[in-house]
Amino acid sequence: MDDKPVAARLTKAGGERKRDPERTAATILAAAVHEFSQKGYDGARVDAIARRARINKRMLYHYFGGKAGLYLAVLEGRYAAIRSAERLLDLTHREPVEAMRSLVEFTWTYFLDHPEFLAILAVENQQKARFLKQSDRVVQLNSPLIDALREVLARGAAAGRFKPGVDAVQLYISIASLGSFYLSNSWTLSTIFRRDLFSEDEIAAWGSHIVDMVLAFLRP
Amino acid sequence: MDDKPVAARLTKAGGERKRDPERTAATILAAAVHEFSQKGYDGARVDAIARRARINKRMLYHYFGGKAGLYLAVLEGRYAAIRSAERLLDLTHREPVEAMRSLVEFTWTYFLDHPEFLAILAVENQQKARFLKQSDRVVQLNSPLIDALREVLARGAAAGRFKPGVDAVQLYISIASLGSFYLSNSWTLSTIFRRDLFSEDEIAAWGSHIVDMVLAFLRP
Amino acid sequence: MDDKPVAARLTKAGGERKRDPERTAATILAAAVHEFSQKGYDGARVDAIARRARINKRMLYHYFGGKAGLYLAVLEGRYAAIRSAERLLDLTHREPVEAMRSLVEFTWTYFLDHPEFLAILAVENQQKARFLKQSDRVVQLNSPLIDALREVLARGAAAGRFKPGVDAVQLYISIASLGSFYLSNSWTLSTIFRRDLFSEDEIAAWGSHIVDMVLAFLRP
Amino acid sequence: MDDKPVAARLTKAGGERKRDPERTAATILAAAVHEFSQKGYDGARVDAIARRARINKRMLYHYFGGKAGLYLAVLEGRYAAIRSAERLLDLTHREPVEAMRSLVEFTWTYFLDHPEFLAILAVENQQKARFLKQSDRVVQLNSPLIDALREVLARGAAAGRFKPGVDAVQLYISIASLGSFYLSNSWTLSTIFRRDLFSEDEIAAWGSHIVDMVLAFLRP
DNA sequence: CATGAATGAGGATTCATTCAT
DNA sequence: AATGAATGAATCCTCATTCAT
Repeated sequence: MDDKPVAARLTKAGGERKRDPERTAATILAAAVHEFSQKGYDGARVDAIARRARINKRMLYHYFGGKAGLYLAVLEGRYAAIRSAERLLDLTHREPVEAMRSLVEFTWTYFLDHPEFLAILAVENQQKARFLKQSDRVVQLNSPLIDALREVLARGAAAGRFKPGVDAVQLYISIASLGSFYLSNSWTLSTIFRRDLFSEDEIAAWGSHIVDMVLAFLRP
Repeated sequence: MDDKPVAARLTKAGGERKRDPERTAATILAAAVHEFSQKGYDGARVDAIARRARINKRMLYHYFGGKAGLYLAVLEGRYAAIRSAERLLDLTHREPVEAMRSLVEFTWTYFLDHPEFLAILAVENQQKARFLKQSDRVVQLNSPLIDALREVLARGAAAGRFKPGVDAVQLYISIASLGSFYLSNSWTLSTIFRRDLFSEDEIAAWGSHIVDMVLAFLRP
Repeated sequence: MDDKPVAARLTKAGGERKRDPERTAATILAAAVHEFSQKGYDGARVDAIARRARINKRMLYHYFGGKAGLYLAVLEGRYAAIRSAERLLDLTHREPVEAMRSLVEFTWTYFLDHPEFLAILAVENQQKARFLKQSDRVVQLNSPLIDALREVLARGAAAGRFKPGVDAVQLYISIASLGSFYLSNSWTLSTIFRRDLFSEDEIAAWGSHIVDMVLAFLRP
Repeated sequence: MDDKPVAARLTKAGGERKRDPERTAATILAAAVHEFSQKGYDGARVDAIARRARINKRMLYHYFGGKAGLYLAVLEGRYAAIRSAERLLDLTHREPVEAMRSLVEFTWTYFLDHPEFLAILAVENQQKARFLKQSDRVVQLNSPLIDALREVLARGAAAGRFKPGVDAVQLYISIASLGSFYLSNSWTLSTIFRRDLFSEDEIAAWGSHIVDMVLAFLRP
């Protein structure tokens, strides 16, 4: 949604909003992100997306081919967005423990600020990644975080701050697990444990907890 | 579904299988567990459940009221099943570190053996627990694991094996996170990291990894 | 429902209520009168009748053959009941004007006290009397009121109290019209005219009004 | 349904009849009037309406929301139609007795010519006016006939042609009763009295009879 | 006589998609 | 490019009726 050049957005500001293909497509996509992340693939309604985007349903078919194409665009967009955010994180010039803490916090913060990303992930996994597999675009998007993680782990191990031989992918999955599961499953967890996991305090505490777990694990 | 006495099942085997309400209801429920965990709530088809259970669709409404009632029965059943399994785990008479290792392995193994449980959890969270909230039955089912965990943590801390002040619920969520996220998200993770997380080796490695993380975190 | 001999009812009082065919049939019939008069033929539910009668649905089919047979029994029963009530009215020994007034009041009172009769009539007419036509039983039930009316009209005309040449059937339909339409259509009429036609006062006033109209019409 | 300008209808005649929303909605409505007045609310079939209108069932939902919405549109339409017809009747400039006769004859004729109006009325009363109550549109449609009636009654009383103090609403209900009941109940009445009340002669006779009754009642 | 589980044929409604304008 | 009416295939659900016990 925000990937659009600022210039393009400005030229249209205020005035007519017709005949602006890019804008129309972006609006549809934004509406679709909302609908798919709230309702899942089967629960999402093409009509609801069109209504929310205030566009004619036909446009949706014009730009995205159909429900499946639109969903794929949403999926690819969410991955592109997180990769994009990850690229802004510069860890290679920082002290290993601090870098690691930053990395964990970045992930946690990103998940907190982009609930639709986790939602879409859940939707996609529920479908056994049938759309993701089709998407060359996403498969080719390498996560810069894994490389950064590998580098930080190596430096940390060399400096004697981290235990050696840690698998970067495994560690990344661990970090993601602790962040994602908490946020995705708070609905049932809060009910079962009769404890409001959405409260600010609980959320802040969980952030520290993830950092603690990761650093404890890395202790040499 | 399989909780029925073997004897009862045998008497019916092969021969007449009509007019057995309990059996009919159980068959429907089993088919529903399958359908809902594969397709989610909206994706699940009442017809598919009836077909799979080889019953007349009408019976589904007779026994469960409708799609929603059936889903609720599935949800409650899955929680009852895990609570039931948890009750078999006796940790109070074991050495703290060993008890903790058992607990983690039990959870991981349960998740591995009951993928439909994780699937239903994901479905329910996607719907913001709207069904779970209605279910007094589930809300009242206390997890025996939390109590066991609390007791083991206390004993471990007293014995100087664990650091003190660890929140049992937080620790339980951590254990669940590491197990659940891995299994629920392997589809996208395997694709993204081009690494088959479903392979036996990877799965076994992840099991040890969870134990490692938890024990490292508890180290005094 | 009350056509049953008192003796029969007494013998069963208090004790077992099973295996009493007559009673069962009467209970079903009473429930059916309620359901059909409230919901119409298509709106009536066989299940609702069985539930209300607290009998097994199978019994309903046993005694009445099905929904249609049950409805026919209801229809015949309601006609039998009004004919039965009409027979109690003795007009031949009374002064013509008084007799006429009694007859009108009887009709109005019967309609007031037996709303299910009017309801069933409406249901049957909505179906163009397709059931009534099949019923020899009802067709053969001559209304004693028409004969009484004819006799009273003749005496009244002879005595110079009524104008001559009045058609008894036409007059009967007029009396029925004024009573039935008011009661059957009060729902829409009250809404349209914003006037509560169900109030005691309005109902009493309408009773006098019918008498007035009929007597005015008969004035020589 | 037929309120559409003839011109418009002609231009479409024979040729293309697609993409004419108004026409489609009107066709659906006409089919619905037929179905609901023949079968009642519960007896009416959405499929039958769609088939009769030769439209896709989906359009019915598009334009009217569903069975209930369609029925409400039918109900409102029938009331609007009779009010519309009533407005054409000018009684204020005519001699009271003649005006009264006209009014009675108008009502009788309208009922004769629009059997669907009476049918819908019966359907709505069978449902205790549950739809009518929701309809502000109908409740606000005042019957011009009541006002006209009031005026004629006043002039007639002043001229000594009518007795004074007659309630206009009561008189209107009387006129409607005599007309409506006869037509709505001819099915059962004809059967019971073994007399063909649908014959032209009987119908004509009944029209005069209503006039007679009303005028006799009004005689000073 | 009595029970309630079982059935098949519909019933209303919704959906993604396409077509005419 | 944009609109919204139109479509056919499902989708959930209900009904009267029958069957096994």
